[in-house]
Amino acid sequence: MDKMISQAVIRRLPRYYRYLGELLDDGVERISSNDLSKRMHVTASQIRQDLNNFGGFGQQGYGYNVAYLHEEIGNILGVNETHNVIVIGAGNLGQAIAGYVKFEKHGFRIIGLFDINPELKGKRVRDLTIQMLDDLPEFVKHNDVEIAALTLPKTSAKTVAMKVVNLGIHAIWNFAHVDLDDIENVVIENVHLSDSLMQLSYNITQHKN
Amino acid sequence: MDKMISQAVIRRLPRYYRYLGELLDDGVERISSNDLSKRMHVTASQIRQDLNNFGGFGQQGYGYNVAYLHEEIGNILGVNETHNVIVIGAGNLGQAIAGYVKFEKHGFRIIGLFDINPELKGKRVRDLTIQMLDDLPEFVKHNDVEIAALTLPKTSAKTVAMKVVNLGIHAIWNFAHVDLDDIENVVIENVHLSDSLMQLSYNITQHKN
DNA sequence: TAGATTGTTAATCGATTAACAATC
DNA sequence: TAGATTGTTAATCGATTAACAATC
Repeated sequence: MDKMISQAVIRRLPRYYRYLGELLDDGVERISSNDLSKRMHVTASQIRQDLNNFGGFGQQGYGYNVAYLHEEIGNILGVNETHNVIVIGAGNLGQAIAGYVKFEKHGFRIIGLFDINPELKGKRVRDLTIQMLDDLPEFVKHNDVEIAALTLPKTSAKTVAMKVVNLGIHAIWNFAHVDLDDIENVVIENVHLSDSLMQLSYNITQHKN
Repeated sequence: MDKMISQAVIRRLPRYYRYLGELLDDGVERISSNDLSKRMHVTASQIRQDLNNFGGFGQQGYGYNVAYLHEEIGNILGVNETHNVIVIGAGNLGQAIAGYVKFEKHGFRIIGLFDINPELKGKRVRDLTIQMLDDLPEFVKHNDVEIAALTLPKTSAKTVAMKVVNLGIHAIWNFAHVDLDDIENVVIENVHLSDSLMQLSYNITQHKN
């Protein structure tokens, strides 16, 4: 990789992508950093800086072509390719995530749902059948699994994560309330719902005073 | 409020809280910023700076008392008080969130589950009964609702959010894929799952190169 | 060509890290 | 008291914003 892009920039990319998608749906052909900045409540300067980390997508005197920029950011994010995802932990959250991601376009495809509870074995969740975690090695052999979403209790998360990585899955979407950052050779994205709720709680308290 | 605390600091507080909770469970009585820094993979300097935004919780030559610091951060985050939450949107995600939060301790209590789909009316989800959104005004009159979690499609999110705020609920935990930041007089915390997935996708691509 | 708007450099701002005096 | 470790100030680093020359 060339120069390292900061996570602050990367966190903003999906939001640009979303706004450009909406503009595209609205039939808007071109937009200037200034107009986009007004819609998104960020500075035009930041938009131009962010985009220029990846290349010059605009044109002086014209602005940015919406369709082109949308496409390019999609490429940067990798949402124009297919990503196969399995969900491990078939509780409420796991089932919800399995259903949710399926609804999203963006190339993410849920191809398996796993659990350790034998009672769930064979149960159908929409068009998926819950499989046992013991069958994962065999499954991985025959399917190209890129991402494992972990929607399981924090007690088992670490062990399962290591198992998953050993099987050759090098990306984890972690919903368990535990840090997995000491595992080698894996890209991790955390969704810590209770952290999010606590931040909300803090901001409520501040807002009152 | 005194001096404004940056969101960067606030985002780290729940993580401190979690680690201190684990230390507490393990029976650890005191910890220095240095030891904590090694566990958490952050600098000791940052820990001390972060904490000193809120007060001097440590003692020179001793470090921090785990139980005391845990309690204090809990107070700062507001998790030692009860927060009543309703969930609007009783789809898979809504039901999962309702169940998930119930499991968490930290004083968050789900007291209502709403939807607009008449077919869901009266359906039981664990110990909650799905109510119609039209009944929300009456519900709010009789219950002290602090937070509304929005787990509904982005098409209806904005309208529902404004309705909710007008009813006097000034905190929104937003799962809809839309920005609500132009609504007045409300504290918003976003959980944009598809953004999170795209960030993961980006980092996977980088990791490969 | 004149006007608009980018790409990019320079200036500012804020957050993180380092250092150390205060103090338990 | 001596050693340890905080609280806090100062130094550094990185991210954001401003400015403007390049150029469509």
